[in-house]
Amino acid sequence: MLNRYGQGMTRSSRVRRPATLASLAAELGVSRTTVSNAYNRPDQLSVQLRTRVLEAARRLGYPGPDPVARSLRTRRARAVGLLLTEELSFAFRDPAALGFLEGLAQACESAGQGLLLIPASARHADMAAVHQASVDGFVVYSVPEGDPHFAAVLQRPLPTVVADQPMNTPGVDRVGVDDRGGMRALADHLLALGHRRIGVVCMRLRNSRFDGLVDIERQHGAVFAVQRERLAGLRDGLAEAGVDWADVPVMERFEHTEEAGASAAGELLSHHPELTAVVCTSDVLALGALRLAAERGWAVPGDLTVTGFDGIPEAIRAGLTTIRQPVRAKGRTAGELLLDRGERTEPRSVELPTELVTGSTSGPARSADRWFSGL
Amino acid sequence: MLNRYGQGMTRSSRVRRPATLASLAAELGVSRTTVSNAYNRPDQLSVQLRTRVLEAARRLGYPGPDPVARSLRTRRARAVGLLLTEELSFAFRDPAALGFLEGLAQACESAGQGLLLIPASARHADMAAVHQASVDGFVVYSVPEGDPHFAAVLQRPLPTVVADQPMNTPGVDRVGVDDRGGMRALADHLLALGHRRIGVVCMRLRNSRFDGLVDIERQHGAVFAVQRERLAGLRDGLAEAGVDWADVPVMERFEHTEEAGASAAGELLSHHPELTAVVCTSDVLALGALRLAAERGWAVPGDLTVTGFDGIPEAIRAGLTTIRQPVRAKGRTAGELLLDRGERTEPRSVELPTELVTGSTSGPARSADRWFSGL
DNA sequence: TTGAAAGCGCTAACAC
DNA sequence: GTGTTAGCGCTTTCAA
Repeated sequence: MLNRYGQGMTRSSRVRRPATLASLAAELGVSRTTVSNAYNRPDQLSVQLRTRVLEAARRLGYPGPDPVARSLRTRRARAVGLLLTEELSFAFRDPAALGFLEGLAQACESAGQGLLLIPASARHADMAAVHQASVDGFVVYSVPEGDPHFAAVLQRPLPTVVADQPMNTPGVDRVGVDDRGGMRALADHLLALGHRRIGVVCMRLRNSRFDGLVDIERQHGAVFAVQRERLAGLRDGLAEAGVDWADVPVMERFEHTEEAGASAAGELLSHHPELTAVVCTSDVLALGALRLAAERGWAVPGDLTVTGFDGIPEAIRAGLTTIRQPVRAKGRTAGELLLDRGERTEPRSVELPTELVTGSTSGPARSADRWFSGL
Repeated sequence: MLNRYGQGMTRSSRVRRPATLASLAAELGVSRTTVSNAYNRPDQLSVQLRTRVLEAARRLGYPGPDPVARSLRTRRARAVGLLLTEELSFAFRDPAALGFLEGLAQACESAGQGLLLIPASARHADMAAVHQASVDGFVVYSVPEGDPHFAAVLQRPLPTVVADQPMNTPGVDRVGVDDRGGMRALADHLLALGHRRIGVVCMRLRNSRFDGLVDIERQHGAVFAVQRERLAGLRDGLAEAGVDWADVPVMERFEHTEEAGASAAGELLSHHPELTAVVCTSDVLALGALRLAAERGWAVPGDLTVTGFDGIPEAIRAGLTTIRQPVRAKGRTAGELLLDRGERTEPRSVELPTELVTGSTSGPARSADRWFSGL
């Protein structure tokens, strides 16, 4: 069977470029400029000549200017690189990351730019993917301080935008949300409901696997700035009511899943049966805590108040009391920061607001004499 | 503040490449080969020379070999292009597409390849993004027959893998699932439960917006092969029990959302109150149908049986009777087909199995004299 | 409206 | 272990 190049080559065997701009020009007896113009500047040559060129291209199986060669010449790749700290596939399972991706993809699409997902899991100690990425700039989504892939990104002489974390990279644009203010508002909400014995379930604070109670030192040593901020917001809020942060137990989980949230809440309450509220630093963890409560037969919020952070659809649907952050807008802003930079030379930093969503999982603290051991 | 190049340039102003391999070689008084080797073939030069090169690179702010230039030279971009027919952001909202993406991303990651999402919504009548994509091959996910972006992909002299649809592109690899067999199994299930008066809610059959009852002609003219196959599977299954396909009303929806599913089911049942089962060609639509039933106070499966297709997590959680397809495996297979092709020259086609998941939304048909008008 | 010349920055034979 | 040579395929002044 003859293929579209009339060479009897099956599609799947097409590997070599069948023709180049130069060979086409030679064939037609015109200059390379003319062929190039036929594709890139139609107004620069007569209609007839252009059709002649395009026709010959079709006949010879010339697929149009090679994008890589063009990129080399024009110094633009028409693509944005996205660096995620987790495995690529993880991003497609985390609802908050998904919202971000959606917004970023939207921005790229409007600008006619591709979005290159860069394989850079922690396991690949391999920066090659970052070095090899043919892009015009990078968006770095929520990576820990000291991340080597991020360092590799910074080597590249390309504009870069950080989303969420790390927080203070000199000279780099950033978009984030008011994590601290959100948690503070949540603290006020809980205090108003009478809660004083509050425990926390938080996400991973360091790269090394750890699951358990976190002391102050480890909190300060956290390389995930967002977690630090959320804890700090809660701390500040509680401090105003005289609740000492040293008395607030914090349970860390390395994995970010509902199962992890459930196990964390369970462990937390077994150590601290006096708690009346469990504050989770993400909705996914909070949904796990809710599941645990359901399994144990605890009434929420009667026996226990549970809160989250993010405002992912599942959580809103479940009636979780949480802090909503505008994840799509964050993604879109990241894209715009990168693509609409004009001649700007000063780095920009955008902080989006967060908002307390009062659901049905927070209520008045139960009386001080009822502990979980007695439930 | 001095930046890493020691030139007092702020990061965000970095636009020009500060140095090239050639300039570094000149500076060091060595050949370009040597510098190139320092990066790409460490074993080809002495350790000292290599460190000298790398150190000079750091000092001069040489960010390493330019990826575009390297790609031009090596003829490999180390990236896979993904073409989706919908807007990019849509892919992050459709659960089945997400599963596919996850599997594909996994395959790319294992191979150290980037995944380039190509902006090619139907609105962009613009094939530029396809022409410009610097990739080593394409994965085309579920596009309609005659899609112009797909045609543009086929122009490119690169290996291509189609996922799901279109179904018979000569010479192109494909991975799909047994849509027809799945629907057939579902038909058997419904027939065994005594259903004979069955209606269908299906996804878009053509590119132009249409919402309403579909006649046979339109069914045959569908440009979405997957929908055609699913309808055909149901038709074949019902035929064995003597149910005439001409008597099976089919309601089409352009949008693929729960709302669309709800409205479709509502319209279908208002026209055909005799139906005892509504078969949806996707879980998203089926979840909408379930929602409608809940709103109207219809018992499922007592008053009405509802089924879906895909086996997305939400649906499984909701107890939907559906056909599960292995979306992640499909994505992974697409990636492998593209990346592990070796010297293969014959196109390959992989069909993954589907499986009936009997949930709690299908039950015995209610008696023939109870119509929906009488509920 | 068209063409000639000059690279974009790099890698890979091959020779030394 | 290191250098020379020859492009990869294209765009873009600039001149005709």
